[in-house]
Amino acid sequence: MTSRKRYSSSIDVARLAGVSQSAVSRTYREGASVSEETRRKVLEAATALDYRPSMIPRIMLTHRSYLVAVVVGGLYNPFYANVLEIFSARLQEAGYQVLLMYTDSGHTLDGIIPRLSSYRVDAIVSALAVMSGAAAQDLARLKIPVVLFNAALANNWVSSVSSDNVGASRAMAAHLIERGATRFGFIAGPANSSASKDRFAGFRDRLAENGVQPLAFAEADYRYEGGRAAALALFTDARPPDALFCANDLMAMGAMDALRTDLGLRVPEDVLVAGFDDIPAAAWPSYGLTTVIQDASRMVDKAIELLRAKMAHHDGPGGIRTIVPATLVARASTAR
Amino acid sequence: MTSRKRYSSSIDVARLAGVSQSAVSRTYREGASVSEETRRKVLEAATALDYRPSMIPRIMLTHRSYLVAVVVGGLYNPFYANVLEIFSARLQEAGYQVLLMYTDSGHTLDGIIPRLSSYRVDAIVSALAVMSGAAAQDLARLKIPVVLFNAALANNWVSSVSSDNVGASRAMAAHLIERGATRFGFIAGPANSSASKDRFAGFRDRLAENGVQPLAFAEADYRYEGGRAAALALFTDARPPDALFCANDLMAMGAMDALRTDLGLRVPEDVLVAGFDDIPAAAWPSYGLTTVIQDASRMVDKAIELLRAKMAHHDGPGGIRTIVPATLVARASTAR
DNA sequence: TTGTATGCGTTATCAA
DNA sequence: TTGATAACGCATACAA
Repeated sequence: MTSRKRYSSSIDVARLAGVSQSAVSRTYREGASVSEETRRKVLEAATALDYRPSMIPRIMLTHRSYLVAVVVGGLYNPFYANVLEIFSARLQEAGYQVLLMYTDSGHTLDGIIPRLSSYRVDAIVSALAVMSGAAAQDLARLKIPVVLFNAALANNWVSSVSSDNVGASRAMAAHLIERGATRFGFIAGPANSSASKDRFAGFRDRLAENGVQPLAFAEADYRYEGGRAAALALFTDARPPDALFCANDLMAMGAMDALRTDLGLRVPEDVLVAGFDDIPAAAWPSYGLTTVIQDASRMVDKAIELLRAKMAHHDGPGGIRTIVPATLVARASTAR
Repeated sequence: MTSRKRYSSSIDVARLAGVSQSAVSRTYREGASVSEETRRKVLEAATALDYRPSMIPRIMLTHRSYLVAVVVGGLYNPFYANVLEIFSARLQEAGYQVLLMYTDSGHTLDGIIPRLSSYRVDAIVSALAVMSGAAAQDLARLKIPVVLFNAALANNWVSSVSSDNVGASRAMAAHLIERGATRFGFIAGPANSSASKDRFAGFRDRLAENGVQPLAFAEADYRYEGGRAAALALFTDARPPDALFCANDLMAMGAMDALRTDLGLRVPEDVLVAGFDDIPAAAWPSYGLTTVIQDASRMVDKAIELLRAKMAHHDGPGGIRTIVPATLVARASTAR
């Protein structure tokens, strides 16, 4: 016996106010012509009936839902939790609502895509740390504006916003060299994270420019535990690294704890450690982690800018790749 | 020149497939009667046209949107980020979509409520750490099923799911007493956080049962920095606490850092410290924080259960208050 | 099993 | 300024 309560409609309000349904509609439309008298009667009736105009029929008529799908995965990473917060706040300010799509496997978005399209979202944001090229293609096929956050670019419908992963990682290499390191290690994120790839590339290339060739490499999953295990693996060697750069802060903190707690090494005396993101915990005294500040606020603003432009003109430029500067912040973990 | 691309409709598909529009509709409806032949023609045409059935008209007809609004605030707290992830995953599994509503001031939900109702959400989850009674009333007025997460109960439309905040805090008091503490401090969350109130009440009452009367009290904002500052304030006293219980882990970790880094005290030798939530960082060796495990997974399941029941029968029981057991986990921060 | 017709709650167009 | 009226894209009762 599912007794369904109905929201009251503009017709109900019109009846009670003694005006036409169109009058009610106009009362809620910006800059429509309604007399003060009519507006008053309508609002009064609306209050009495608890009336709220519905977006649903409007979506049918205007073909705009003001819904933006935000696809997320790794909220365990405070950086992404923060990014989601900022996205939500900014999109709401701009008059959009966020349809949150959670997925733990960025590889295939198969389950996600039908949902997205059935709600007729106006645009899609992917704030996924890892996403396969195939998944990006699937999104592109919807012919809806898509922005990828810290991920590689696919095509005309898909733009992307990234930190300057390459540049910041080059700077990190220089920083560690300058601090006297000679044997370098890198802990990467998952293989299909383009951010991780870029961070590795920048780091490796800058080292190579200084004649540093071999470089200890391990791959993990962007999580604390993964970084900790990877560090243990890297430091079994007879001549382990004296500087360790990790593709994100969480792994760097795991690595620091592996070095200090599990291996009895000192940071920075025995090993320099650095991360990427600048999550709040990186600045806590227990870690004092040297890292790269990603300007989440600016990245989000850029992303929304791209979306809005493309939503306004579907034939406008697409496939734009925006790179936002990132800043190295040196802390105790790489102090001499 | 906003050239709007339109999704193709069931009518387009019907035309191409040479069948009626209802045939298309039936092809996508469970257990409708369509011949294999028709279904094949429809699906073929649908693929050609990239057709995806729209939820929007269906919402109008059925008065169900399969949209659940999730109101969040403090995603900086990993516990809540995790809760949001679990909610999203579970709701999606159950066939619902999440409309994410962000607010940084749980006090008034004024901006949120019109949006919620204009999208005709079927239910609302508030995963806000702090929310005023007035805000809860506002939600109740919508006559939609509402579940409050770790917050106080309002009325017939509003149910709540909480950890056993009182019980776990009593246990924490007992634990600290047993560890030999004699002077106790408490760092609370914001005044209108009912979880914080309950945690304080349980702690204070259990101490009182042991004859402990005065108790150093400070209020902060649930954040790391707030906890750190509050701890500094509490420890200016000539006879400062030798045990400190904080209303959440983030503040406890801030407090630990204040004690160790700013004041040169040792944890646990000089001061025992405990928190609440069991966020991942609490288990990291740098903190080893004694805390209370909130069973987020079970809490979310309970919440969804309540929502679904109320969505199915709007005249069913409402205003249900569910308490989920919470477990104390002792770590180094309160070891003798 | 299939097609026709109707309605859901708005916005937009047009005439009054 | 106001009120009829026609869409929008789907689900459903009904007739065939």
